[in-house]
Amino acid sequence: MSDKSPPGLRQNPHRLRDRADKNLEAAIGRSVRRHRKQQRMTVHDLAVKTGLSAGMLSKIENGATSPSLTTLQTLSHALSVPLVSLFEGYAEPRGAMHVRAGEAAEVERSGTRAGHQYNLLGHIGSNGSGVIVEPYLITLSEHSDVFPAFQHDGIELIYMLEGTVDYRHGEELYRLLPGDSLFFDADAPHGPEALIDLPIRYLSAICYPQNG
DNA sequence: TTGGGAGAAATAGAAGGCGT
DNA sequence: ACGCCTTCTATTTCTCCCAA
Repeated sequence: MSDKSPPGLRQNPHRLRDRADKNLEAAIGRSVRRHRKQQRMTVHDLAVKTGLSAGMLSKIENGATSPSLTTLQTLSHALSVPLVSLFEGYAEPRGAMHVRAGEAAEVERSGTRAGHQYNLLGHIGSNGSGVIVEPYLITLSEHSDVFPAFQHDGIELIYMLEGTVDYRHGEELYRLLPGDSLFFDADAPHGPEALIDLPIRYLSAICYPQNG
């Protein structure tokens, strides 16, 4: 097989799929076999019911092949289970980050004011959704500047943990108490305007488009 | 954007292996 | 020996690349 393409620039249809790629097939196979056994059916019984060959069913149950959508639909009908139930047990790896109390990274965000302590609670790259989420624990001390001036792309959620603050969003002013939340378009000027009861701590999750 | 060629993968059916 | 399942081989279908 000739390969004139620079590596990584073109899709290679001849690429052999590695073991990890077979997770989905294996999960489908286990699911089919479990449902078949539950209904006291043999491979032959299921083959008759679906119109598939017993050999094909064997490969499907052993994760040795990727059945077509039509085949999966046929199987779900024959087993009297929802199509999606054949995908039970398959989970793609998802990013997760555990930050213990007191271990959050202290960061500086452009535009933050004196006395505003930002602790980044975790960060994972975009998971393909095209959305970035930044969770912060924010602490305001008596020395904090208090005029609202933040303005950035995306949407922000604030959840009050401690203290009381008058928080401005655009033309509106909201008094936030512990347990209150504020969900708003971050494109409007926003920020704490009056520190009523110190110390003030709140969680802030900022969501914005990856390419925004 | 579309159609054709090439190759990979899915599928069917037969043969073989294994346990009881 | 029989039932159940897997493996092997041939055929069909699907996907990708590339030229027009």
